[in-house]
Amino acid sequence: MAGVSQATASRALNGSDRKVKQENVARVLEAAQQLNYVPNASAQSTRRGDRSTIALIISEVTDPYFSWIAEGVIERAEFEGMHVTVSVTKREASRELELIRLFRSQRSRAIIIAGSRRGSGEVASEIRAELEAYEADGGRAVDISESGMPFDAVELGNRSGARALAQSLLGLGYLRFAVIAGPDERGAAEDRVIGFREGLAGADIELAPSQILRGAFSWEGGHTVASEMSTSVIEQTELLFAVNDMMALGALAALRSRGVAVPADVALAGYDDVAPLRDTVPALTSVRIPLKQVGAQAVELGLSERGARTAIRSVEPSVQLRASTPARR
Amino acid sequence: MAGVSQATASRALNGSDRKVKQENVARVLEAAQQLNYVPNASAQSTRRGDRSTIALIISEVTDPYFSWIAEGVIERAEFEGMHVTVSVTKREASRELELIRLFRSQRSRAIIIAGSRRGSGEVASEIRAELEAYEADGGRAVDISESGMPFDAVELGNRSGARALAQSLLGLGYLRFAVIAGPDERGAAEDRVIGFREGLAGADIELAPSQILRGAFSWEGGHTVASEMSTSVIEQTELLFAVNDMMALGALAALRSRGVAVPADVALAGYDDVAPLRDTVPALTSVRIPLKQVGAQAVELGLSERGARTAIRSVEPSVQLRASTPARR
DNA sequence: CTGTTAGCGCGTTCAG
DNA sequence: CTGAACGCGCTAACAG
Repeated sequence: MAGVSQATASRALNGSDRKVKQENVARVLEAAQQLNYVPNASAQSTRRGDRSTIALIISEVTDPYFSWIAEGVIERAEFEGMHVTVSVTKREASRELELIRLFRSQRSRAIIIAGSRRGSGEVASEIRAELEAYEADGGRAVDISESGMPFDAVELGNRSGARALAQSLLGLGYLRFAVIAGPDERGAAEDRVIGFREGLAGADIELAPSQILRGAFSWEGGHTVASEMSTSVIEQTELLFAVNDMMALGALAALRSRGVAVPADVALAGYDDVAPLRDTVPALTSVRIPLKQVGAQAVELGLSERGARTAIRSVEPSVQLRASTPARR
Repeated sequence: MAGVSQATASRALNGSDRKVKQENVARVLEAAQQLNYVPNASAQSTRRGDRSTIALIISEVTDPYFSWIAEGVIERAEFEGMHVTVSVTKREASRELELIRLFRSQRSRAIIIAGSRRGSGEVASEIRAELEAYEADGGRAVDISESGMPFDAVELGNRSGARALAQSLLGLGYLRFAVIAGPDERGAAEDRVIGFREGLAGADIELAPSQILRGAFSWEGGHTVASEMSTSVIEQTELLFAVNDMMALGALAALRSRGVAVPADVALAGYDDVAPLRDTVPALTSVRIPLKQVGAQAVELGLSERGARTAIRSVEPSVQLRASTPARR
């Protein structure tokens, strides 16, 4: 329609090398306008071997922990001129595997995985193999808060954060603790349990198995655990630590409906310090993680040149003491 | 590697027509396994003219309103065997336009847009033109909570919901109101103001311009507005209605730090009834929208055969009265 | 600066 | 049931 060859049209529209006569550029652009032309992204990728999109895999969209990470990832990626595809695993490792395969087949530039809980089963090794193949093809895998795999990662300092929290609480005079932990002993959340234990160990306090309660990583999980806790355990507990804020809030609601006052009867602490929850009463003691920054760092890793060894970035958690954990006496 | 032609390999891996000898299928599959083969999605799309992904455009990932819609969209799409790409506009119309163009070029099956506030400027008509071109190419555009454009849409009943809220509050004995509205008179949020006014009109109550306060659609927005409200306006107000929950919570925090008690001094109502906020004290009166269902319906529309006319689905909001708006006297 | 030619990695005719 | 040949829409080399 512009009276030039396909090649010239391509050059005009794309500008790979701008050695096209101004006049022709104009004619091509106008023709494109008129035809409502949009390049076929698939064909472009096929030809160029493109890698212009970053894949982000998270467990849950509605969980603010993940959505803040996503915010950081998207913002930074946009800034770098890349697009982001967000996908959700619902915490199923098989789905994670499927997604990795998908993104490998889409030739994503990098795959960022937050909150994987792949453990060490058969699926875990399939995932690992898939990611290794992906990297062999030139992609980059970045884990957020997951270690033990030979990929670049952003560490959240879960262990040191929980340790610091325990120490702060000891400093406030608490002596008897219970923990609401994740459903099993895998993944990053368990590091928080370990760190908390380490902190308590400094004061020669140990957690008995009966003081570790397990539930799903959600408001519902925390609610269920706190509903089913035996009254005697509650009475013997001065402070309840939930490994994330959502669970802490679920527990708070359950305690309240059981007539247990927080913090008068039991103090409560969470983890993540997620922004939309800052209006709870009492204000929740928590450990802040700069989640947006985590997302941004993950993008940086994903876009950086691959070094000889796997790169690790890390981020500093900070304890936020609030009304839910007043000083004892 | 399997000792067959490319064509046979393709047929074996893809199964478009299963006229391949079992033995060969096995050999191809094993070879693929060994080579860590993954089909090149771009090349596949180029050839097949695929449309197997749904694009979702939202304003903000960290806003639970949008993340719950996203949850619904992703879940339903997954169920239908499609993948979802989530992108964020940050409420900038120009970015929305850019994204639509991107998804058009990617041959997405459908583009679902939530919370567009394109208004009626020049960008708005460009967006419209782009979407029309996209539909002409065989795509499907679906708006969530945005009318006035000739595309399929899911209506949230903002006007009727806000009207019902006003009526309920009148029923509780409130007579003097103020509204925290969005930054301008565009978009779906303004329907809530209109509906609220309609409800009040039934009791011959009008809102003066000084009783409509405008701010950003966020916690910060609500906080700012409530911080800057003059004391005299607060004293003359029995009930403050914020057009979404996030703003209501921001206002709550601001009022609290000004020493204004909720609901003793001023009652407060929000809109959306977003789940993670259900633990606030006092519990917030709000209007519930089944957001996941909204997302699911949008997917259904996007995947349905295009009828002669644009299709509209709608959803029923329901008023949730809670402690933040006790009965007067 | 431009047009011609040659693929990218696939899926799909069309003959066997 | 299989292989050879073709073409999807595009970009990159190679001559002009």
